[in-house]
Amino acid sequence: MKVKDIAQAAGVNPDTVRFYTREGLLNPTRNPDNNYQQYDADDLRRLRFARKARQLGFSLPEVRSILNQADDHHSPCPMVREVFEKRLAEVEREIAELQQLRERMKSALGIWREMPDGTPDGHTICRLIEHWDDTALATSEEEQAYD
Amino acid sequence: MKVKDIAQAAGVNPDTVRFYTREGLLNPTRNPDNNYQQYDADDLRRLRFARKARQLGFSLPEVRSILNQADDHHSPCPMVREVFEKRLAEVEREIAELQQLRERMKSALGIWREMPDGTPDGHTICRLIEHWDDTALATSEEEQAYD
DNA sequence: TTTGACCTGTGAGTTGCTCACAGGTTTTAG
DNA sequence: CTAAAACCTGTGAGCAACTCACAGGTCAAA
Repeated sequence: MKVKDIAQAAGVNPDTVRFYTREGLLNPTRNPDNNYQQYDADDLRRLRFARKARQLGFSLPEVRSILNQADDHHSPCPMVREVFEKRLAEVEREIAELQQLRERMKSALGIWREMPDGTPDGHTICRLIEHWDDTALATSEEEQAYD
Repeated sequence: MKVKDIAQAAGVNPDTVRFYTREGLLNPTRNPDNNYQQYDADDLRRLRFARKARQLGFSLPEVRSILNQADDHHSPCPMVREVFEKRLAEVEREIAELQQLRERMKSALGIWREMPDGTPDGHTICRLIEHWDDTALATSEEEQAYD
């Protein structure tokens, strides 16, 4: 299989295939005649796996180490499970955050709808956003520790 | 106010202040004595506004145009409302996607827990992920149109 | 045989910062 | 008063995970 073939088979951009190849997730062989990359069924499985893992929120380095461990005939599963559980917790947190955000946006829109189109106040910028109370959104990664 | 002052007042990294300044969101004046940037209360309001808008998912160019419209004494509200409504729809979609993801992850973990630690199968990589059914995750932005 | 569709590697663009660097300034401590 | 620490300046690079553009080589069909 050449680049376009495997890309099509996995439903990704050929450039992604090339990118994954130079990142070491795929190990194609070379056709010495024309210097083209040759991918096999195993590469395709790796690629599909990589895409699925990415959809689950694994980072490329994570995917690479899972794949490499599998190559060394170590089962990557305990490691995968660990990352997987970490990722699940993240997903839960993201959901909670987005739900809060949604509620706040909806109530803001509600208030908004009761106002004529271009009004709020004069020439200060929209107060709804300006007075947005963002304490609820301050999470560990946003916090900055300045004395 | 100097860079560090306004940064502290808004709870952001001084480099973010510099970045926003060169991106045209903030318009400080210059102290001709030492060439330092001087921010005033209005800059602080703009900065705070920008951060809140960013938390709501507005892009920097969006924030910039809201701010610039406000400077021209046009009320940016109709435009803001439009972007805001678009953003709310996105948030809803993100929530739905993440909730699906969570359910699938949880059920995968459930199956996983019934298996001994390093098992699935031999030396093929974890089948749970490998056989992950990703049709449910294919959304407009992921889809690739290959003939 | 020539066109068009593929292949190659490399380098840059995307977003929103963050950090590093090198040099100038101001504040503070001794 | 001076020297060190802590600030300021602009610019340029780095992050993630691709995507795209470029220049040149290769191969299939008309």
